[in-house]
Amino acid sequence: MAARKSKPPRQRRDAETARREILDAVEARLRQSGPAALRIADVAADVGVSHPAVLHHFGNREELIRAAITRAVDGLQSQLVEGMAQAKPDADSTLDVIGRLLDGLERKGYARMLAWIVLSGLEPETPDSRIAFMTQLVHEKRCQETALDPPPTLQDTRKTVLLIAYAAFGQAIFGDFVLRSSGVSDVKTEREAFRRWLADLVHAQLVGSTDPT
Amino acid sequence: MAARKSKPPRQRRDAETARREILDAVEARLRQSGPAALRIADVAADVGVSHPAVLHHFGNREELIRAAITRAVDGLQSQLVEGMAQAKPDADSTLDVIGRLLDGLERKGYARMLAWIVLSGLEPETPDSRIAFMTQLVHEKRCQETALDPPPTLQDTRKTVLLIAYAAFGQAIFGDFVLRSSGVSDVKTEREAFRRWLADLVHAQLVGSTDPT
DNA sequence: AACACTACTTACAGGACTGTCAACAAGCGC
DNA sequence: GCGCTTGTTGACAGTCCTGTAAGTAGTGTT
Repeated sequence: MAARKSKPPRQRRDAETARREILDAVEARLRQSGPAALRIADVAADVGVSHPAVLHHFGNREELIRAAITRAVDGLQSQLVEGMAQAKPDADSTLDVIGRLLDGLERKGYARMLAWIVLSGLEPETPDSRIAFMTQLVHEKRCQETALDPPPTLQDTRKTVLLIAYAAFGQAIFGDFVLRSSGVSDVKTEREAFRRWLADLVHAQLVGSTDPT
Repeated sequence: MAARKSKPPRQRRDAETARREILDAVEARLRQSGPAALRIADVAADVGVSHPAVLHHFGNREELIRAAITRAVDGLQSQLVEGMAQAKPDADSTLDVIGRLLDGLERKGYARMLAWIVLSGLEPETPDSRIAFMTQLVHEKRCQETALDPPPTLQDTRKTVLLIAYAAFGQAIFGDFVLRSSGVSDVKTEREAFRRWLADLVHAQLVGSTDPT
């Protein structure tokens, strides 16, 4: 028998909500497969709308991707700044600061996302000074805590921060791959172990002592 | 006046040469923009043939990419193994070994290429033990040279090797981006400086002394 | 209730890309 | 020369994708 043509009621969001839900979907797909593989129809299906609805909110594909990237980069930035801001000058150690940097980069898949962005050459052309800012914060902490006789140079701190960032990215991107091909069984535990090991190493490098007990 | 239809002579390579030239072009494009953005027609244009010629040699797009990736991964492998093999047990120090690891990863854009591969989830499913092998080599060197009293564990060496790999990848992918946004003027020099700094740091970590003079 | 606004839909046009096919031509053995 | 093999080509078919146009349906305002 012929089914009655009873269409399901059409869902209607306000523009802001729609944009947010769409960007969420875009971000997830970007993280998974990168910008070049993004299909508007897929995103639309994720959200549960037709593909012209997506175009209605963002104009075209390029703008859609740009919007998602901008939001992600801003998110990472506040994630980082927020994490650092929590570091009370005298309550927290550099060890905490390092942990927070690593956390911020990996949370919400920011590292993987940023890897896609940079590889694709889509990073916002903002000549931002975020890294310089982070470095400055770490350096101040370091100078307070250090046991090194010639006071550490900012250049040295910069390299250390760079190393932390690289390691975080490396783990986020190659971590599973490398561990799998190393025959490690408990990947999650191993990730944590590496992180602690790195934090200790960097801490020793920064303030010159690895066991303060 | 109507131009005479004088076709340029058709160039004809043997299959092996054609495949190699095509794979060269694919590799370059892969390194630049990744697998998802690869267009057969572009590759064909690079080589100077029509796009069906490319398909003739590789069957389809997927096989083409697979072939390029396989060749690249094999190349990286021999690059690495070769570099390590040069390390005479008693002539070279861990410092040299570290340098060689970094070199091998960055040479020919292997790091960037591998980043695309891993991000795209296209790594060959070979349960290879390359990393374990590298780790073993480094560990042996380390045990010979170390000044640490409790002999270093293999686990610790493994983490160190991991860190080197991560840093190499990080620099290859994010290096320019990060340095640019740090306001560094001479990028090339800074890259070198970081590498030396990292080699020293890791060396100290591995054999327990940073200034053997 | 009528009206405006706009999120959303279906249908379609245009283009880009992959893969196929039949024919062409360059080298090689005879 | 003649024919065979095979690298190579132009033309084409089918599909996928982006973007447009016109109309539909929620939601709020008066």
